[in-house]
This record gives sequence, structure tokens and C-alpha cells, in this order.
Amino acid sequence: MKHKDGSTDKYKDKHKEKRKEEKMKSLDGKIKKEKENGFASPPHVKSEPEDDFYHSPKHERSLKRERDVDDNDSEFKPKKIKTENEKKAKKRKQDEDIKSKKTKVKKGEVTDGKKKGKKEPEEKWKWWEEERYTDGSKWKFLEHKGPVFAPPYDPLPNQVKFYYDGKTMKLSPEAEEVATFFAKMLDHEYTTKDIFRKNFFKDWRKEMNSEEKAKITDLKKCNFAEMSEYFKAQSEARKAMSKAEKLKIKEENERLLQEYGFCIMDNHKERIANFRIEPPGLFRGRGDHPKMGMLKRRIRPKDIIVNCSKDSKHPEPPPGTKWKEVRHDNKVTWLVSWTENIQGSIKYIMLNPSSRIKGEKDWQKYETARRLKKCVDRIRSQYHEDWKSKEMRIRQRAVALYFIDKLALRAGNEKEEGETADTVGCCSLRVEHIKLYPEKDGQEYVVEFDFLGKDSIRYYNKVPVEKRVFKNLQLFMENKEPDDDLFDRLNTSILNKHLQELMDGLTAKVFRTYNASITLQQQLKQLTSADENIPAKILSYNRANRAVAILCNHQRAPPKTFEKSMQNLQTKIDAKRDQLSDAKRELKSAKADAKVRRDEKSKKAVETKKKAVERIEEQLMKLEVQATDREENKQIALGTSKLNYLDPRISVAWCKKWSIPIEKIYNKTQREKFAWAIDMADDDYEF
DNA sequence: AAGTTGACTTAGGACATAAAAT
DNA sequence: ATTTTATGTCCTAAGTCAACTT
Repeated sequence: MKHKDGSTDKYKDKHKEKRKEEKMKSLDGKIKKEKENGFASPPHVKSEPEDDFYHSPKHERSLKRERDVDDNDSEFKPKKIKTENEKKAKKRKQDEDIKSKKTKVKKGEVTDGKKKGKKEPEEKWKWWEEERYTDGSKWKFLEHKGPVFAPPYDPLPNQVKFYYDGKTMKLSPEAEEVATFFAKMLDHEYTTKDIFRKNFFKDWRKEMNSEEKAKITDLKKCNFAEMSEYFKAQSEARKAMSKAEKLKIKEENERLLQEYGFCIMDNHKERIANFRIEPPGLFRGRGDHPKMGMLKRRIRPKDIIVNCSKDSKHPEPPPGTKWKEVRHDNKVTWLVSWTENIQGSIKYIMLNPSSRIKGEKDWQKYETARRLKKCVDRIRSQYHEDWKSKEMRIRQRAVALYFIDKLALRAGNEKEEGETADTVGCCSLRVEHIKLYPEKDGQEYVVEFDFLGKDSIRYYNKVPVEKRVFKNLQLFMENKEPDDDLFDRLNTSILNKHLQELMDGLTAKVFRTYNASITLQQQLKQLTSADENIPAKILSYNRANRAVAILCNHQRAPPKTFEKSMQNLQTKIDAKRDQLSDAKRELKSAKADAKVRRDEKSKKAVETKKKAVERIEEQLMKLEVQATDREENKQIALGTSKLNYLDPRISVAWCKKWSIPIEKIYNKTQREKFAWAIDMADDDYEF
């Protein structure tokens, strides 16, 4: 790679060695060094991330997190219901936990948790009013029942045949199972893709016995049609099941949830997010994935590492089996882990977003973003300055940071070629991903971005940039090939180290959180008008949400039935319009009538008609709003930003300010996740 | 300094269920 | 009561980032 300034080396090399198929086993049983997680530092010395770096001298922080940095934090006094970070906690015994769980946590689920859709009438635990661990531990007590394994393979009935080269062939159960994975996907376009077929066939052959292996040598000669039909029939049958049968399944699921779906962590019963082990199947990555079609193998107990406290009742492996390991690591939050065979990465069973452990982290994330708010001006002027730096690496860093800030790009770690789809983020942008236009569409210095980002979602954007940025980009691109890195002297690690120096806890992704949240707040301010009714206000909310989704490039495939449903809606609108003009006409004649007759009765009639017109107008308006909202939302996914980027306290405050029921903005799951925000934000909360 | 690994957050699509329309 | 459509849940892949290893 050639550099303008004559230097020779790069900080990254995108042609890396492939990762080994099976990663080396990692030091079993070794307890990881404590991680700086923001909960672990002694309060005053260093890094209570959300509040100590830029704290103003006049506000002395309480030792725990405050509720609102900007205003009266003085009145925020978490009760010390439970202060157990120190050794005393270690003494805590399991039976104490159980006991207190019974008192503090609901009775509902433990005792009568039947089909009741009604969940918890009992009062909720407000973990946000309690102290957090300051010693780096994530919990002191953890007990759970382990994972739920995928159901074992259920062989096909004998009449369902597989044909090879036109002739029927009975497969061994192992080979048959893998064949069924393929058969179930037959309708999918990707079973026609070369890579998918090649990967599948290769892995399938590994499951065959020697006879099968000798015979089945060409995927094209395989006929899965009967299997495919069988599964379609099965799913039809499932749909057609009687009420009672469906109810039975539902009850079984509920039973499983009650038994395995919860754990006890530090005195509280908490919901587990994913207690079911991922079933085997064919891997389908997103986008153009080199491993699509590979067999994702079945996970057995001996693959499983269980994490729980020593003094808990350990989960039992299924009869006749053993766990790979049981460990007691309270520096991590997971309950169960295993290594997945496609990428060799570790998968985890963790808690639900409503849990304390996830909630605290989420809250912390927004506090970090709010601290960025306080120093973002300084950081911005610094990177403006750095555009002029003599050092190439600093200019690159400054331009990249500008993109991350202005366009909410992701950091962009390097990836191993051939292991995953070819996608990029900011630091991994290549020359081929941008085009420079000194002038375009009447604007100067336009950069056109076109690349695939996370999940192979396309990012396409044309942005006018400062002249200096433009000139720098030209410089970075000089003498490079299209597939060379744009920022050849930069990577995420360099960038984040720099950010860390600018603000404690600052990393690239904080900019996304910050810009998303601040945008929501601004847009809400700008779009909400006091005199509008609730549906119109909600439209405004959705528009503000949408502005964020667009900024963050949260896309979705347009719903399959989009066009049709849009048409239907239009038909309704037209019908409503006709109805409106009819009503208006009637109103007019009623008025005329009243003018002539001048009696009470006809006056009444006018009133009635007027009411009708108003009602219809309102209905029409509602439909039109709905149409607009839906149209604007066609390819935009609001959920991701709502769940991951928008400080929920902004939304809560907005609801309180305009007397919008919170249910209009957050559904039940979301309200559970954001319970902390709902409880603590007032109508004047400011991000 | 680069590579590796582990833990955790963020992401879109498939599927199931509920609500609305007919 | 049945069908259609909207909404919510589940699933798990794909990122980020820091610590550890080489």
C-alpha cells in the first residue's frame, strides 16, 4: 500500500489467515481477570462512567448513579434496601435467597402460574433504587435449571421416501435428519445458490455412512420432494389443530417457561431471555455469506458450560449425560454457554432485558451518551482542527470520527475474509465505497457512500461535507486501488483509544446512541404541537422516531403485502371521502330547510348533521394519517432504535408532558424493559 | 503491534397471536 | 365465524469492544 507521506506500513491487513474451524479450547475453569465495567471502580477515584469524568465541581456526586445529571440530582436518594457488595454478601446462603425471594418476588408464578395471561399483580422490584456492585462482580448468587435442549430427531414415517437418481433410498437416521433440514428449505431461493448447495452437500456427506457416501455423490440427483410435501402437510395439520390441542401445546410451553425460564439472581427471580438451546439446522447467514448451507450441529449436554453460584442448587444434566463444565464465575452475566460450530464463537444464555443486570447496563449506556452531550462541542472542534494535522493518521482519525458523528456510522472492525459476508463500517471503509463529487446537484463537495453494513444492509447516502474533509478524502484515496482501505492508518482500536482519552467511557458507538437520542429529543420538540389530538401527536412521535431510524439506517424489507394493504387503505379513504361529501350535502340541505322552516326540529337536524360531518372528517383524517405513517414507514424499521438507541426517559417525559398514555408508545415488553425509565423520568426530563 | 478470544449489544426476519374487517 | 392485517415474540446472526496472548 502506498502512502502519500511516504510511510510504508499499515495498521491493518485485510488478508488475514483464516480462523481455524475449531477454535482452541479456552482455559477451562480459569476465572477471567476482572473487567472494567463501570460498576467495579471505587466511586471517587476513577470511572463511575456515567457521571464522574465531567462532573462539575459544584455538584458532588453521590456514590451511586444519579438520576439526572442536569437537574436536581440532590433529591435522588436510592434507598439502601440491600447493601451487599462486601464480604457479607459472600456469606449469604442459598436458603436465605429462597426465603427472601418468596417475600420479595411474586407469588403468582411460583404457585399459581397457570394459563393466566395476567402476569404479576405484585409490586415490582425497583432495582434502580438500590446500590450497584462496586467490586466488579455481577452477582453474588445465581441459581437456575439449565437449558432446554432441542427435541431429539423424529425420524420420517416409512412411506415418506427419498429418491436418489430416481430410485428410492432409505437413509440412515443421521443422514436423514440433515436431509430434512434441506427439504424444509426447498422453497427458499437460497437452496438454489451454489455456495449454499456446496456447503450443505459437503456437511451432509459427513453425516452419511459409508454406503450412503459412496452412493450419493451429486446433490442434483437428490429428490427431497416427498419430504418437503410431508413437512408442508405437517405444518398445515398444525394450523388446523383443534382448540384443545393448541391449548395443550400452549400449556406445555408455559410449563417449560415456568420451570426453565427463570433464575434466581441475588434474591430476585429474573426472566431468562433464551433458555432454549438453538436447534440444529442449516446455517443461513445474512447477505452473501460464504458459509451459508453449512450444518449447524446439534448441541448436547457435553457441549454445555453451566455457570451458577457454588452454593446454589446446580442444574442437572439430562439422565445419562454430563455437562462439559460447571463453573462459578460471578464476573460474567451468563448462565449457560456453548461453542457454535460455524464460526467457532461462543453462544450464551443470558437474562431478559427486564432484568436488573441488563437494565443497569442499559441505563449506564444512556448516561455515558449524556456525558458525551456535555463535551461533544469540544470534541467536534478538536476533530475539525485535526483535519489540518501534519500526520496522516491523525487526519484519518479525524475524518473517520466526523463520519461516525455526523452520519452515525458504526465503528467498523476488521473481519476475516472468507469467514463472513463482506460488510464494512467506518474504519473498514474501502476506496470503492465512496465517490467524490466536487459538485453535485447544486451542492459542493459531495461524498457518495454506497456500501453494505451490518447484516448486509445497504448504506447509500450523498452528503455535502466541509472542503477540508473533501480534500482529505482525495488525499486518502490517492494511488489506491478500489479494494484498498480508505483509512489505512486507522482501525477501531486506535480510534477507541483516542476516544477514551477525550472522555472516560467514550467509544465509537456512544456517538450513535448520543446522536439518536438527541435527535429524538429535538424532533419531538419540533414536531409536537400542543393543539393536536392524540393520534396526531403519536404521528409526530413516530416521525421523530423515524428521523432517528433513518439516521441510523435501520431498514426493513417492505412487508410482503405492502402494496396491497396500501391500496386497501386508499380504497377506504376514497369511500370515506364520498361519505363526507354526502354528509356535507345533507348538512347543506338541512340548513336550507332550517332557514325556511325556522323551527326547533329542523335546527336540531342541522346540529345532528353537523356532528356527523365532523365525525366523518375526523375519521378521514385518521385514515389519512395512517396512510401517511405507513407509507413513510415502508422500508424503515422503528423498533431497533426504540429498543437500543433512544433514551427511554425522553419518550416517558414526552408522554407525561402531553398526557399520552405510555402504552401508546411502549408495548408490554417494552414497558418491562424500560420500567426504570418509566418510574424515574418526569415530564421535564432532559437528555 | 497484531492477533485472538470472550462477553456483551444490536439487528432484521420468521413465526405466532391478537385485533380488525368482512 | 372466518379471513385478513397488524402487532408482538422469538430467534439467532452480526456487530462492538476490551482483555489477553503472541
